[in-house]
Amino acid sequence: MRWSTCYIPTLKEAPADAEVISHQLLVRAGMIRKLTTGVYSYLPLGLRAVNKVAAIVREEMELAGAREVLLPAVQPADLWVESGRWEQYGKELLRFKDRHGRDCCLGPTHEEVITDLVRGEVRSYRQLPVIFYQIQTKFRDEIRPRFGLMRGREFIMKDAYSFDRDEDGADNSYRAMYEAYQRIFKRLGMRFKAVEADSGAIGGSFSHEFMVLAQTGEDTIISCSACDYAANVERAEVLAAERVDAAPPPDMEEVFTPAQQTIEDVSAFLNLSPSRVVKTILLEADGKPLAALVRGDHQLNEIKLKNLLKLDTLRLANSEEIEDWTGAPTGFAGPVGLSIPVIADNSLRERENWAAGANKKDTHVINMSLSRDARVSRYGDIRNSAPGDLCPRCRKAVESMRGIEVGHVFKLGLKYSQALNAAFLDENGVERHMVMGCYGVGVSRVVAACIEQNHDENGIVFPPPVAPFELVLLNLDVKDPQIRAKADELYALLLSEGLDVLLDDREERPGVKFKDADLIGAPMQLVLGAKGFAKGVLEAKARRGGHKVELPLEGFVEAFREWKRSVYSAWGTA
RNA sequence: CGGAGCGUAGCGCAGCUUGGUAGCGCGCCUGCUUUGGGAGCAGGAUGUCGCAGGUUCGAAUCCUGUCGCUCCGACCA
Repeated sequence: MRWSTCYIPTLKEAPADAEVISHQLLVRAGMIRKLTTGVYSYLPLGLRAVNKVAAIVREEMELAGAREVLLPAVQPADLWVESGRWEQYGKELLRFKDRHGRDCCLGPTHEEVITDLVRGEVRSYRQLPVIFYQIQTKFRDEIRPRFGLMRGREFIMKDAYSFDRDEDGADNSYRAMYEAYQRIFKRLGMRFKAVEADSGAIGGSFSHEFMVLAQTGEDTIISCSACDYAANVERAEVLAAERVDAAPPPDMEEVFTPAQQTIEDVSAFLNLSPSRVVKTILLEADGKPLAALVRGDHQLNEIKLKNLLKLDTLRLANSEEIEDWTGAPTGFAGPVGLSIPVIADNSLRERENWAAGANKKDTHVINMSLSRDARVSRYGDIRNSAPGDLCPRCRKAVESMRGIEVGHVFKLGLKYSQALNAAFLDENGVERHMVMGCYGVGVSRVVAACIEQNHDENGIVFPPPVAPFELVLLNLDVKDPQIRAKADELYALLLSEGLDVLLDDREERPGVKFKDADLIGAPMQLVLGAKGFAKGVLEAKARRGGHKVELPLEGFVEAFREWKRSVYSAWGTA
């Protein structure tokens, strides 16, 4: 492609609304433009990157035995009513009516549609297993879209669905997809980690998320420093606490703690470590009040709590409810004398002597024993794992890191096949429900995550497999007919080498071309100018690392191939 | 959903407090010069100041409403 004919509107400045680096660079490199909140248009360069990712995803899906389909974006409500999700799914599901007044929605995911399709087609165990996938635009009306392509409302997703005769078959499909995902992200040249994820209310037996490691990630990963255990913090199991101090405290005392509402305030005021203070969190669980206790230095994990108590809904109480249930304004809640159910984290068993709110304005209690002075209905693992906790597998310390979720594999089991009655006849003529799995890759998010991971002060540093163009050939002297002829010749040569080449044939000053080439992040740059031409060389620069070498124009192809090999092998993506 | 902020040229912004000819930088167009890391000079084009009302002789500026966008929070007990 010639730059002059490929629309690449690069920008010197980032738009004011771009917060994260990937968003800024995507806009500056002329890859995307915003239409409205969380909705972006892909310009030629952006689409090329998306298509690069999609191509690799397609290859690996086909290798894993999945077959491509394309399902409708607009879906009838009936199907969602049938699965129960018309009620269950929140505001993220964009609903509307057609001209006849029929309820419709824009597909945020396609379990209903694919299950409907398959139940109409598959009748016999002989037709199973089957895996379908599609690459398609999804719409989720997120509460707060942000970070450009990282959390858009409209985004491009590869979603796959497997249908099996039985659990074993479903496990095989799951494994095949898990392995395909490992290959996909490896081939894309990303630093990633597959982590155990919450399978929650859906009740599947297991689920893994594929996380691209990046500081800007919205997810926290707990990962063992010694073994290969890794899990989303939502799920990461915390081993039950050991008792460090079993001595019963002296009598409980009230302490006047005016305006000391946060754990930090209180622990500083009482001169106690936050780990000696009980944090009491009031929630509404399935419409009823509930108090959850964790150590002051820990964080409540609402997903674990929800799973532990098998709750459908869980939300934090508002200040009126807190006052109503505890008899004190916010900041002074505690377990003593509460008449609502109290769930405590396992760590609160480690000692007997605690400080806590007294359920009385400006008052806390010290020397509080949960067994003596309060009533705890149940203990359990309801807190977030934190660095220093012991690995549930090998008991070495875990560490925490941030990740961007780019893939999720999920064993669904019978949830949708039962709800929508997707059944087949087995070899004994017995009707059985198909065992399902679903598998997603956020294709557009992968591009953003890739940039988060690969950039420098000059712009994007694309790994070769994702780069819209693998190589930019910069002609610095387009007005010189000799050099232009040479550039054209090299361009044709590089194309015949099977490369995606962008020839910068614009009438721009060299500085502009260098800046733009860096910005759009092509892994390889070849620079042809009058100086080098006179010497019979052109300059080759690897975008990553910036290392420059001169390649001879005489015998160029061989020298180039060798250089290219070195650039690619540095990426580990030959 | 709660809180905060912003809508002025394609992009980034000033002007608004104290009402009186709509500005700056980048980009864009023309010409000359320049040409290996976002050129210089000269000339030029581009705005319903988000929209709708209101106040006023007069509104980008003040008031009301509305729409859009962004950020923060929703882990606080």
